Parts: sequence; C-alpha cells; structure tokens
Amino acid sequence: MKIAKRMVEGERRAQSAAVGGAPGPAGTVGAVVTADLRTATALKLWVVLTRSYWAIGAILKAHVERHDLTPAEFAILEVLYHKGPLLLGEVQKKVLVSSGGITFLVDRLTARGLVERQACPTDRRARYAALTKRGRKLMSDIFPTHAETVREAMTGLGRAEQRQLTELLKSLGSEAFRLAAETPGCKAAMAVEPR
Amino acid sequence: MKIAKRMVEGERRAQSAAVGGAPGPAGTVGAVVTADLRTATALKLWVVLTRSYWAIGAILKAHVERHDLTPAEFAILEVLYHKGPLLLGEVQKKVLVSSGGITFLVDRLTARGLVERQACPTDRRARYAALTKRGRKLMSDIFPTHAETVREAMTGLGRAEQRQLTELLKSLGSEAFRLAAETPGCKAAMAVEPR
DNA sequence: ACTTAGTATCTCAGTAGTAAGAAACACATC
DNA sequence: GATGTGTTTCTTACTACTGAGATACTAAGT
Repeated sequence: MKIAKRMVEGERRAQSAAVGGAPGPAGTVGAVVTADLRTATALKLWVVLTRSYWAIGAILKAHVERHDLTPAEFAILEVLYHKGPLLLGEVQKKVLVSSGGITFLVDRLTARGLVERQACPTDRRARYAALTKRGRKLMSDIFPTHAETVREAMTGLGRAEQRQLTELLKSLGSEAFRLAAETPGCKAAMAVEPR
Repeated sequence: MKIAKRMVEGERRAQSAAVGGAPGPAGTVGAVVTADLRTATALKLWVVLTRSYWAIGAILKAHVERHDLTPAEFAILEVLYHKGPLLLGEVQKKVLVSSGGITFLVDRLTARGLVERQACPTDRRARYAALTKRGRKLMSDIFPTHAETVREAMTGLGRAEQRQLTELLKSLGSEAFRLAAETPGCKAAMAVEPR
C-alpha cells in the first residue's frame, strides 16, 4: 500500500491481504499458515480499512479534480484556508508530503496565483505560505461542495455510528502513530496534532 | 457565519475541517460556513480515517521495503500467494492500480524472477500471472512477519473492538464503493470482492 | 568571535504510477 | 467465412511526487 502508495504516504497503497483463498491449480498456495486469530482479525481489518479509504478517496479525488486540483494541492489550500498562514514545514506535516513536495506544490499554486510566500520576521530561513485573495475566493467557492461530497460519501453510516467509528479510529491511529514514529525507515516527522 | 454555538456539546475541536480556525490576517477564514452537524461529523471521520490509514500504511511500507519491495509489488505477490495464478486483469482489480500499472509491475517482478506469465489456454489474449518457485519461497519467508507487523500496528485496539471497527468500515466502504462506481471521473473497475 | 549542531527550505535526478490508445484476440451475428 | 463489437493486455508519453543532498540560516556552547 502507498502506500503503501505514495500512501504511505501515499502511500499509499493497497493491500489485498487476507487469509483464505482458494488453492491455485499448481498445488501452490497452501502456506496460508494462518497465524492466530488476533492476526487474522487484524489482517481483515486492514483490508476493509484500505478499501474504505480507497473508495472514499476516489470519490473526493474525482471532486477536486473537477476544479483542476490534485488532492495534494487541495489539501494545502484547505489547511491554509482553515488555519491561516503557516510555515512551509507545518504545511508539510499536515499534508503528509515530502519536503521537496511542498516546495513543488506551493510553487505550482503560486504560479496559479492561489498561494503566496511571505517572509518570517523572526527566522530568515522560514517562509510562510498563505492564500492569496484569489485562493481564498476559490476555496470559499469549492469547500462547501467538497464538505457536502464528504458527507455523501459517508452515508453508509448514520451519525451515531460515524462518531463511534471516529472514536475507534482515533485509538487505532494514535497508537499506530506512536509505533510508526519509532519504526526505523518510517518517515517520521508527522505532526499528529495531539488530542 | 453562525458559528454561534460552535462545538455544541460533544463536538470537540480538532481537525482542519469545519469549525474553529484562528482568523487569518485578512479577516479571512471566516467562511467556515459550516455546514450542519452531519457534515462536521463526516469531515472529522474523514480526517481520522486518513490519519489511521496513513500511519498503519507507513509502518507496513517500512516493513516491505526492508525486503526491497514497493507496497504495490508486495500486494501483487501477496494476492498471487493466496489466490494462486490470476489473470492480469484480476490482479489489477485486486491491487487497485491502472492497467499500465500491472504490466509495469509484473514486468519488474518477472525480471527479478519472482513472477512469471503463463498463457491462458482458453483465451489467447489473456495471460496469467503466477509466482515462481522463488517468489513462493520469498513470500513464505516474509508473509508471516508481515502479518505479525499488521497485528502489531493494530494494537491500539483489542480484538473485539477491531471486529466492531471492521463491521463499521464494511458498511461505510460498501456504500462508498457504490457511490464511487456511479461517480463520473472515478476510475470504475474495482472489484470489491463481494461479501 | 568561532565552532558545532540543528533546522527550514530548495534543487534535482529519479521513480512509481497514470492515462489514453493501439494491438491482438474472442465471440456473436450475419 | 466475414464483420462488427467488446474485452484483455501492452505501449508510450507523461506527471506528481519522493529522497538525498545542497544551501542558508539560527542557536548553543566554548
């Protein structure tokens, strides 16, 4: 997955995981091995998590692309829209792309007149990224329908169930973040905003 | 801008979406607009879903890369390992990459001697992808520790909670898949294995 | 002041993956 | 058999993004 691709970030990417599976023609397969129940449960969870994420992501991607934005570009605009000007490094952590990535993405958004860089008064290395007037206008045009799209994409569950799901994912995620942080080769630098 | 009673009872802060957000320099931000509660709930869910997926994906990515595989390559090996030889098109749907993608990935795996193509006896256009002996060996070496890694990545929740989460995600995902299928510009062709 | 370490952004070569369409073929109908 | 339509794989051109290092700066110790 990727990723995953580019999921793991981009990671992101898919996994079909799963146990079971019919034996192939060549007597192969077998292995399955299958680990204990805990592991089987976790594998299955990973599969449904991946599929849900992918399906919803595909819906949202289609929506932002209708406005000629990649998901990463939209994510940057969104975070700036809601948080106001932010250091590039902060944007990077929120959007989960590489350091070269934000430079590239902000360049492109700047070229389109949606974002601008501002010097940081206290640290001359640092630069802020901020929405331009046009960028703000664009977001106020498209964010509401984006939010609406998210709502629609989630209609598989009622509100109470969604909140329950949110709580479970929060537990799952915060522990996973801890583990990721101490996993070698896992790009650290992921500012989970606490809490 | 009726954030008036923002955050009503349960709805706590967090998250980039919706609520809150310090006002930017130019009286900006504001917009917020904020949609109704349902939308706020859905947005929040999307954020935690994304973060969990990303964190777990990052852990697994680090693991497969230790064996010089990209997540997509691993996903292909995995599906072949568990299902036996499969048509390229079937692999494509399971792994969620583009048609050019499997060709490219299978080529690379073939070059490394892990996978081979086999002719389909009944349809000369179609080709099967199958693990070679080396590929099978590799998977039987690394799959168990991969499964173990998945289990560890999920330790934020107990087994019962994981099953509950799985059920919720299944509902969420299957509806989202339906929606994605009928969303224009959403790459269709996604064989959710039913059930 | 000088050194050393740490941090923030940027550069650039490389790569994984996509998209669109061509080529090869199956199958149904004439 | 010939023809048209749909399916499956492969090719090619391209793009978003990564990763490693370069650059420029701050901060802390000496």
